[in-house]
Amino acid sequence: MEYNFREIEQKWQSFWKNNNTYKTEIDQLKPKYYVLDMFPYPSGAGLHVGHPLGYIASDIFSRYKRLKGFNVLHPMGYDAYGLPAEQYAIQTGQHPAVTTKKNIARYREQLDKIGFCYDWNREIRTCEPDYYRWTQWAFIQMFNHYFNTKLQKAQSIESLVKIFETNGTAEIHTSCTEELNFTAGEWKSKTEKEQQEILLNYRIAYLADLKVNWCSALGTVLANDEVSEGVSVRGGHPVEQRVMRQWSLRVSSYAQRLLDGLNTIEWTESLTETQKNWIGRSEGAEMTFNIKDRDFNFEVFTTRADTIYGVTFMVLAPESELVKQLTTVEQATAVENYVAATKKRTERERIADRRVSGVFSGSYAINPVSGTEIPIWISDYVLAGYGTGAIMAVPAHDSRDYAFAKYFNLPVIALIEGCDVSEESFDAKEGIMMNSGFLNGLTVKEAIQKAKEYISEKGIGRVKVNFRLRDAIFSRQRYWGEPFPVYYKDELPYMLDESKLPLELPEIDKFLPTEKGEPPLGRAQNWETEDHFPLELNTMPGFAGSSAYYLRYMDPKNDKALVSKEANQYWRSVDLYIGGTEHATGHLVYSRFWNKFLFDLGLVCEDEPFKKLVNQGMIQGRSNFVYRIKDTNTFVSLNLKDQYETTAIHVDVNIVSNDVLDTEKFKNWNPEYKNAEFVLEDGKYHCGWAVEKMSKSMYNVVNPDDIVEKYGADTLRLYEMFLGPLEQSKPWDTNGIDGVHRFLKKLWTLFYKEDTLIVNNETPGAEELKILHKTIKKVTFDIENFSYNTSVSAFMICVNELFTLKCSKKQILEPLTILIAPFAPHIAEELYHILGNEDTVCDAVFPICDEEYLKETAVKYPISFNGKVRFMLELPADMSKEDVERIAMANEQTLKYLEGKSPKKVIIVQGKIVNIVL
RNA sequence: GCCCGGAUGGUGGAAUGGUAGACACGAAGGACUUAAAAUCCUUUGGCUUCACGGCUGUGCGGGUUCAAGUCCCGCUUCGGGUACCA
Repeated sequence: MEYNFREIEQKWQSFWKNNNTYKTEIDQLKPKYYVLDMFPYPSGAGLHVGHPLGYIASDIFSRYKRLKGFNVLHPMGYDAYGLPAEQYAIQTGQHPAVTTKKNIARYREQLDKIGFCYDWNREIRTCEPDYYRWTQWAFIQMFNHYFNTKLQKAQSIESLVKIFETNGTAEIHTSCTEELNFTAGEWKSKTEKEQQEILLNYRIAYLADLKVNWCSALGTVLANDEVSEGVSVRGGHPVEQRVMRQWSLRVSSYAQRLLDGLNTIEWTESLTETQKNWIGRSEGAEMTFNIKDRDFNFEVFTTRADTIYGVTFMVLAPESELVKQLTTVEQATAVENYVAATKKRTERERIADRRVSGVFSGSYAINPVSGTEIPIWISDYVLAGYGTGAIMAVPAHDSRDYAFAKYFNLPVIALIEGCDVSEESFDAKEGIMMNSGFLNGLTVKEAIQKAKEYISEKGIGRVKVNFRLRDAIFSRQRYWGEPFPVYYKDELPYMLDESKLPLELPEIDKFLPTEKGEPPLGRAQNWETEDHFPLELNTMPGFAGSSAYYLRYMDPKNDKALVSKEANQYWRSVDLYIGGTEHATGHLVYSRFWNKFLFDLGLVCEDEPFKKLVNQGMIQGRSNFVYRIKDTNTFVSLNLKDQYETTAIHVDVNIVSNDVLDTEKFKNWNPEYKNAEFVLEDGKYHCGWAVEKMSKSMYNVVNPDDIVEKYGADTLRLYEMFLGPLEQSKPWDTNGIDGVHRFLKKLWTLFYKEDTLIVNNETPGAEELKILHKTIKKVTFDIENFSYNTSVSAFMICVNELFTLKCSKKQILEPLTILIAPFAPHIAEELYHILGNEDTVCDAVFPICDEEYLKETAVKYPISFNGKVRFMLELPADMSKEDVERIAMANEQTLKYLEGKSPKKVIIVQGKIVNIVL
């Protein structure tokens, strides 16, 4: 009987489905394990061969854990809201729900072919009302809470109101949009509207006038992580800064906890670093500078308080409030012109064009330590949004300040002994201080510390921590997203009652903004509450639905809560999360924030949502080229192309095999090539190749369906893992898949010789047991370390060795079958049944390595001289060091290599190597 | 600029400081076959030798060590992230 993968895979896929093999339920008797994939956005293009890489890896781990006796939760769903479906809707009029549904069906079909062990009973879609009512619900909770900075946790807004009523703002510890000051009496005398407006200043979900990233091409604002280098991440459209009244989430208040949490989870170093940088904690000092001849002062933030004696000017951001206050009458026109000019430039232009520019304000500040007068300038290299929007400039030790000083001819005072600032600034935090009064003679590090203490003592400033992390803009002027559970009364936002959830997305006639420029929801009929209050027209951003989906999988059908206490107590958090690095600063920040918020409310029992995270590498494309001789329809094979003048043309990789072109298929591929002629080498047309992004335009997209059709799902699974280390980016190269397929066929031949089952019950010998247990040991270790490429090779070695021994013994083959089941579940299930089992291999027991079988009786010692191996010497494994040395030294080959000299030293590493030093 | 990760045969890639190149692809030769496919066997880093063998070899230059692809220092180079963040 041949290895008929088509029949086998179909048979077991329906068996698993019919038997609910992958249905998961709470089982208090078993330890739980939660394995999660980053759920996909179902795009119209379907899956290419790169997408399943992470899914296969997590599938292997899930199956492995199950075989190890864990109750494994391994769910899948769809991140179904998103821009592409809406853009497509605008172009075609096709409702995004329809497109999305269709795409999901296609994804599911493709996923099913690969034989994943997902519990589809738990499937979720972020665009379904049953799901997004909990996204809306979470938003309401955020609206109803504020962040207590002293306790570092969220607390109810009612409790804040109580504080206002008794003490005003005197002793509050909160995150807020701007610092407000009022007494209890003042609070009580305010109108309802005024109070509500004030509370928005503290709520975790708040509405405020903010400087936002506006993308006119997409017609919406974007969060910081959705913008890169001044253009939108999706689509690459220009983004400009605008002030708009928008919903935001006070993510920044969780900055410290988001940072601290990173130490409690097992993520890769690079991802942890990326998040740390994104959060951007910087410890420094906020210092107050008085203005010369005026009763006015302002604050700057600096991490280099030690350089206070080197401040030769100050700089304000053009958008800063201080500009107005500090501009003198004489400078007014110049400043106005400058501010107007900067306003016109987009973020992108400012990034692209780094020419130094600025204008003098006319005012002078007084150095609070040295007492010198310092001119105050205005320049766009200072950002309004960071720190206080004003800096003290130390040109000697900051390259940006240096460039500015040189351009405007401002003085540069070096503060570190021996540094040369004639050509560039000295930015390093090292050396001995000079020209710095009480700091002279200290190292920079000591000086930073001393300066901070000094300014605190003298009341000049205070130690301050700043974060780069900004709040998340949460409004989108789009249709295809979660509606906000918000209505407006007297222009102020109010939350719908939870009983009104879900607030369903209404139908509209066109997926475009209204004539008045309102978001698309402005087109909806009767978009108002029962009491005729208008509902919010914005929708939530893409990351809303993905922020708590891992919790919903624990209890997906619950209509009373996002997740029940019981389910959350049992499944707790994700033990293993697999996905790409592209979510490092978006989803992985937002969902950690979201989870921490729910944790503060006592609704989830773990502070961090994802315990361990593994990033699979990106699968790049591998393109093939043909070479057309100029002005002809003749194509020349790769190694002959230099004899002609040719143009390289992308050719569909699916009509190329091992870089050899199927010339007949090529002629049919494109009418243009119908009469193509070829200059061959050895009768073959060899194509060139290059690694590029996998995309339609490069003709290098490989569809997993085609691989499954040709080789089967098990071959696809094994081959994707065999390609290389999971975390490494690598090109997809179908060359080589034959080797993996051959391996499965070879495994099959251990069971069948032609049509006869040749498995027997003979007792295995020491050698066979050693092969088996060596493989168990290696594969177990590799799975635990996500080194799947080497486990595949371990399987190959094992089967090759058993094949050489002609071993078809059940006692060897059965454990091997279980061992390989996580990787190649279909063939494993078939073989497991062939061996006489009736239940599924998924519930077998993972074999355990018995070290007894691995014991070697003899060791082949490499005998090396000065580190160079010269020959091998087989000796008993338990032979003592002394005996090994004695025998090695007496060996006649040793004598030959000694050339009569006596060795200086002999190193024996027992069981490993002998090194003779001459 | 800063941070992180790489660089090993024709190719993908293996190697707790201890025989570099496992495993696989490709290639070459052979067996079976009328032929092809499939399968099986042999060879396969480079140079050198009839051969035994020898020399050389993990991006470059140093170093530590009995022993370095692996550890340390300094470069080159390719990816990824991030940025007038004070």
